[in-house]
Amino acid sequence: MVRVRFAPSPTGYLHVGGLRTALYNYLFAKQQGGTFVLRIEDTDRTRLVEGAVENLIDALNWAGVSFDEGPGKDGGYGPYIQSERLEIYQRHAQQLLDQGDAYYAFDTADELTKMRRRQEADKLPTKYDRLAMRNQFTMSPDAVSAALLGDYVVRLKVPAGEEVAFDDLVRDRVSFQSDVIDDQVLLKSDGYPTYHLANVVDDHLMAITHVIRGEEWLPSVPKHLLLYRAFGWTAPVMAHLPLLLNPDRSKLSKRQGDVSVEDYRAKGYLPEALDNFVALLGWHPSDERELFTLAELADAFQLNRVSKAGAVFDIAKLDWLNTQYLRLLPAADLRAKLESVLDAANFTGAERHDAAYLDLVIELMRERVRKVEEFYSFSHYFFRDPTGYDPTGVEKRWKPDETGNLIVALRDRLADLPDFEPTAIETALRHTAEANGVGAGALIHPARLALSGETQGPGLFELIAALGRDRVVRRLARAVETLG
RNA sequence: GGCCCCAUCGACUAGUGGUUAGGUCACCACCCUUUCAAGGUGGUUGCACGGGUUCGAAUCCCGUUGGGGCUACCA
Repeated sequence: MVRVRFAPSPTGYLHVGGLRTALYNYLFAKQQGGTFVLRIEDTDRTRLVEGAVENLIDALNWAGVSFDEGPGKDGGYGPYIQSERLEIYQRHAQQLLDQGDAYYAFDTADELTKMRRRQEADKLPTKYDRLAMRNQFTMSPDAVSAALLGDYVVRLKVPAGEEVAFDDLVRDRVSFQSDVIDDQVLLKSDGYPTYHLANVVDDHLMAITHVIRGEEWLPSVPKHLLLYRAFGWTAPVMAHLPLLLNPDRSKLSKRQGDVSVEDYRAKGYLPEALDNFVALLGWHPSDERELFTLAELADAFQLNRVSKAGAVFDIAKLDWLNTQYLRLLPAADLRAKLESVLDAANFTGAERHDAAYLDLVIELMRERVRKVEEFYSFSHYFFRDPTGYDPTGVEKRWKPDETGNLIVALRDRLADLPDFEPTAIETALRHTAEANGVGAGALIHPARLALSGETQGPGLFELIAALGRDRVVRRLARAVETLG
């Protein structure tokens, strides 16, 4: 029975790299008929963020990466929030102490810094040197004088001269020499466990079979393996995923762009697109498909096809995927999204849109936008009269002394047009052009400019029909006033 | 400084000893066309380097170089 987990620390948002890790865990669980557990690793009291867990779960739900067990969904392995499991970690730390696999240490931050600086200068690995005499105590410091010793931590006693090796599902065999492994702090002076202790204890107690996580954890695997051994437990199978990278190939960071799922959600990316994109960052099927639903991903996903090298997060491909999914979205769904975009844009125009009008906008703009918010930012003129005219367009298309008259003629013609629909409008426009001895282009381009302020957009005749007679007549007149 | 990981087009990748090195995004050109998109067609661009092993290496081994991660009483 496969059991996997996603174990984020509640920093306040879900990182896209975290989303990919969660997704791979989810896919693997779905495919194996296993269980996907969400566990919150909040053992750093200095970094607590209000509402972070709720945000995390909200983002996961939005992405469709739902967990089977976790906070609020007890599967018999809870609690799933580490700060609620303190007693468990302390008990296990005590066990290691009793066995002689861990010891108390009393160094100050300053002493530790000096030690590391010295080691670095001597070209040695930086690790705890066990030199302080007071670290030889293995009895409880309560039994000694607390006043004498001050704060203490519990450290793992790493054995000397051993090779610690394991087989990683994506990296094959990886090995370390125990002599360079630090005597990791297990229990902090505030009584909270570090990641390493809590992670190992919980993965075991929660019966996790496969640990699928980011490559940044690879160097701490030997410490964890030593812990499993000390407890007499079997370690889960490991799979370390390649990192997500900035365009300069450093670890994907906030500084160089959006990293949170919420950012992409707010920008109008669809969850299907983000999932599909992120799934393809570090994994690829053996065939040449690019578009996948979550179910198709679960079907095709293979951990041993995950690549080893880091992957650059390339927004251009995300945009492309988003347009693909935007096209598949039913008009009603799109309309709901457009409405919330309009609300977000503080749309307060008098010409409040009805559903039929929004559907028309969607139909005309669908092939021209990459994100939902562009339904508004690229097509504001469906909702407001233009506030200006593209200067380059004016220079190129609006001829002084000539265009104004043509537009007036077109306005008059459209004002009286009985059938205000694209075909009739096109006929009317072409007749107007002919009657004035000019080509249709001499009318089409300036008309677009007058109606939208832009040089690009949907077909002019469809645009005119969609805007409706009142708006069209008004805008044409205003353009002539403004541009002459 | 130490340890670990990695290395195919600009990006994501396919490729597991014999391929004209394939696909997708991006880019360029052309077609379509009232504009912009979309769509169609075509195209430029890649096995980091040096040694081996082999009849034969993108593929296996070693080294170099380069990149990244970790090196906290953060996760």
